[in-house]
Amino acid sequence: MSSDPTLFTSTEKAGDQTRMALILAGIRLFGAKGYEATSTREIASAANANIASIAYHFGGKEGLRLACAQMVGRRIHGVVGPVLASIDPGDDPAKAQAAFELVIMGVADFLLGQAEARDIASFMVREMGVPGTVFDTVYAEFILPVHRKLCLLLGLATGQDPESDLIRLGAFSIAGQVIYFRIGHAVVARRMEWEIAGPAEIARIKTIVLGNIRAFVATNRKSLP
Amino acid sequence: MSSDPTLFTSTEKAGDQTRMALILAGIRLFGAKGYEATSTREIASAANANIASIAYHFGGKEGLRLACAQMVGRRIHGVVGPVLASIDPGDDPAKAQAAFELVIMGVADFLLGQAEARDIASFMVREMGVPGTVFDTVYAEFILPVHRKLCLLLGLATGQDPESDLIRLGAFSIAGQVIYFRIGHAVVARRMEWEIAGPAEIARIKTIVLGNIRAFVATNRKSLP
DNA sequence: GTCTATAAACAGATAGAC
DNA sequence: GTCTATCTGTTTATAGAC
Repeated sequence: MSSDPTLFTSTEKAGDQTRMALILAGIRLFGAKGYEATSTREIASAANANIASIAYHFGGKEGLRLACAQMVGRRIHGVVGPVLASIDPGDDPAKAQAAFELVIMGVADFLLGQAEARDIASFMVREMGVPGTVFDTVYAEFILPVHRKLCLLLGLATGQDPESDLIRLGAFSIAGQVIYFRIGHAVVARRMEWEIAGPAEIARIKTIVLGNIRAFVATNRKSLP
Repeated sequence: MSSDPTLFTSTEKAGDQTRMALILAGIRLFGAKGYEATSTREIASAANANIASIAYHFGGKEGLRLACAQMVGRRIHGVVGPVLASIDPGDDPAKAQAAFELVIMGVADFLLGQAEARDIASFMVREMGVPGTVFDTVYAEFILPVHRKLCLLLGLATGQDPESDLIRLGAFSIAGQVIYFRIGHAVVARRMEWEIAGPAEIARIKTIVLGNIRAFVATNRKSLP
């Protein structure tokens, strides 16, 4: 479907407007309440559209779900793709580590940030627990390329084989921290006695994760000079 | 299953049997598919009980949800409570660190293990994203006491203030890794090319987390002798 | 306590006018 | 493309026999 030079700007027919509104409302509501807990009536209402328009544009509720996933995949790919591509650490361990830290901090900003990305993050994380078409889409378009790059950088930084268990699981353990702080935010906030999750709180979390990255690299470096 | 002196043995009337079966089926299905995605018919069928019995015993679907949460809270408290109470590191940093590692490895075994605990873990993690009565129950009976103890041990091991940001968030970052490996298991398994999640895979994950714990302690130790 | 039968509300999907 | 009205199935909850 689509064309899509950047996203949907060039081919803005009349219907694409409500189509887009439905997808955005879908991402928001599916992310906030879950797929099953969200009714098509809610979505249509939130998008200021008619109930029947979901069937017209996407064939049904499940079609909307898939369209949301593809939208999320495209959006993320557009944001994170260029960043990953621009990284070229050569074979300098220090540069590789700096790049690794940069990517993780970027993911943290994306996942923990306040903006519209919050809906996308919620939707994505939720779908990761339900194997299916959406899972495959997000895995292929976001998880796999990002994780591969992370392994490459972490392998360079430590001098370890990028595809070893240590590096692959190590990268997951670091990225997992960020994801946990996203999912378990309510728990963390209650324990930390945070009223809201503002930039100051996000910064504190990032400091901890950054420390853990450096501790990992320092501890797992292969050749100690 | 069942028996369990500290749970429901003393007042084992006739109806308590189906009541228990409904709760167990509820935990399993709510955990696997989510609350909204699970119908009362499914639960009753899985528990070999009648649909009307849910309303009779719990007042309705929401009542069953709460009963499941209380059951989970009681169960976890019964398992983890004695362990936490038995720990007395005195003021020996090395002993405190060993105890911390022991607790986290225990949590990992619990969350990642194959057994019935898997249902409990799924149910618990799922409810953590939905603030409400269930959230409060699990937080008060499991998260808070365990996290407090973890902070105490980690504070002792590093020589830092147990209620400092560093220690509280650090404890979350370590426990969060384990929780992530539970939630994101499908992603990790696909990337690692694991067919199933057997004891060998759990052991590999535990090795990584253990390394991260030691790296954290080594890096954040206050008084370097 | 357990069951059948049914009520009342709600879900997603669709037909057809415009 | 968008709308209203409606169909069909399923949901939770309940009434009442046993």
